[in-house]
Amino acid sequence: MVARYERIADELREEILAGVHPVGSQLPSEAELAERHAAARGTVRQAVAVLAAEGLVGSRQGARRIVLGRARSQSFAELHSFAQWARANGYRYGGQVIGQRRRPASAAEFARLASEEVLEVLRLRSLEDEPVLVERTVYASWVAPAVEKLPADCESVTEALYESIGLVFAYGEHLIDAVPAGAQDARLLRVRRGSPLLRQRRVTTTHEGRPVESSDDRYRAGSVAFSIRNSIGANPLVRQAGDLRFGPGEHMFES
Amino acid sequence: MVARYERIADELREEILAGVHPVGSQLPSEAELAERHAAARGTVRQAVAVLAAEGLVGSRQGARRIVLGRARSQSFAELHSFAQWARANGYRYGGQVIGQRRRPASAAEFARLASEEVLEVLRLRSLEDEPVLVERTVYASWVAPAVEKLPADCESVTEALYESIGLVFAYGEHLIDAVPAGAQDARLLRVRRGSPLLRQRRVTTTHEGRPVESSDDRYRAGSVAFSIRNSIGANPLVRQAGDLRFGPGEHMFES
DNA sequence: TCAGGAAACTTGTCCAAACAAGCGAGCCCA
DNA sequence: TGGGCTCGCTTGTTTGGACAAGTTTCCTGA
Repeated sequence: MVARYERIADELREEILAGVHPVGSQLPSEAELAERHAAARGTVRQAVAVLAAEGLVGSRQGARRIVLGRARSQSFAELHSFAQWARANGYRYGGQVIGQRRRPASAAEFARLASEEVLEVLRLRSLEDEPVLVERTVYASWVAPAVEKLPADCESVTEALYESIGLVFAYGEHLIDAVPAGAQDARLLRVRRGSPLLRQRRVTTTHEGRPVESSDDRYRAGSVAFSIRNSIGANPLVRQAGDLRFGPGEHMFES
Repeated sequence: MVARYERIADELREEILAGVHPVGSQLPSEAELAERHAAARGTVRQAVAVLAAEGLVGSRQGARRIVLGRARSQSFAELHSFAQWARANGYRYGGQVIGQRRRPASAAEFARLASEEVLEVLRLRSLEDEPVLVERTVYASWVAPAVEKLPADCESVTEALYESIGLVFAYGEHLIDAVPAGAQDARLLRVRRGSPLLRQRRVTTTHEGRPVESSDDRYRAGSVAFSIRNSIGANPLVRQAGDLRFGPGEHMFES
């Protein structure tokens, strides 16, 4: 049973995508939407709040809501999982484990994962048969057995872990910056050493706030970009100076 | 007059920052918070929704809310304006206009800004007396006069435009990727040609959805990173393949 | 001792109502 | 014609209540 406000949000989203409400136009008023869907105004407000969070519509007190764009924001799952994102967008994709090993956690890793031993995995992922992403992931020890059971060419680690032990990634913090390709990066991605890579470092946790993994993902320049739609009053994107939280040279695989 | 839910959110945020609610611990229940602040449960829910949007707390139906982190999310203004962000974080910063000129808009620019003539400005910005950012901004013609009146070493364009013509940047779309430094980038940022830069392209609009500017900002690697906290159900960050929306070689200044 | 289940607790969804605050259009007057 | 003002519309804030759905705790029975 889907919530009522979600169905209203879905319907509005489809109308925006279909061009019923073009970019720049005004959305119907809350009162009108409430009447049309036979719902209370509060429920309609929840629905448009969803669209506002997706960056599709903006609002000002006193004036009708405006349509800001048509690009649909993907779910956290799609942001977190390369495979889910690629599939949702109709790309061919693949993955291959290059190496993995258990080792004691560094001090920084212990602080992030609350785990004394960790499993480190190096994966290479491809999009449209081109290598585009080098993934260096460190898993907390309590998920290590499940990760080790995965096949080397597992397409979606996220989904496999959900099916094997019911693990759901619920929260994440992501740090995005640019770095030069190291020797290993260059070899795997088939670019020159020192060429630009887009790096996404992240720590993800379960519903309960229990840390699962910490990862250093590097995309070949030009292959992937991150996009954020935001507005005054609601934006989760933050700029940070220099290198925080993650220490240098922490992974076994040279970079 | 600040809204009640905002004051409750502020108080909770301060308590989290002060360590009253450590990371990983449970927040008081909505009922308890409502009683403590003599407010209705709905108001308290709005307050914690603010914190959830900032990525500070997470929630699951049935269980108490958990504290996920302590890093405070900055405002859209701080994300958009280099100066506001730098000041809020206590950095020394500066800026200098390197060149500017009016010219006809390209087809892509016309589509983005709805303006036939544009003003293009090249700025170099520094952090802690080090050049860290090259900004190539294209303004719609209706703001061009105000921008041209600004001094060449204007520290905060955003604030200056607000004070001169009451302009407020309200919505924005941002695309983040990595690119190699061009000859001009390299000279201005004092790095080698081809070295990695973090690029942020954006289009911003006013409250009414009217496009104001489109910009290509390039940060020296290691100087700045972007950070996102997110959760299942609410995240505005999107991955995109390849180069969309922005065409190549659109700016007069070689890159 | 341990597994299962019931009960208490907590968050999620929805409703109805009221007032505040800001916007826009139309009207009036100079 | 142009500026200012009022009024209606629309979104923002807050309250109080009710039920649904999921989690945690604790107790009971095997």
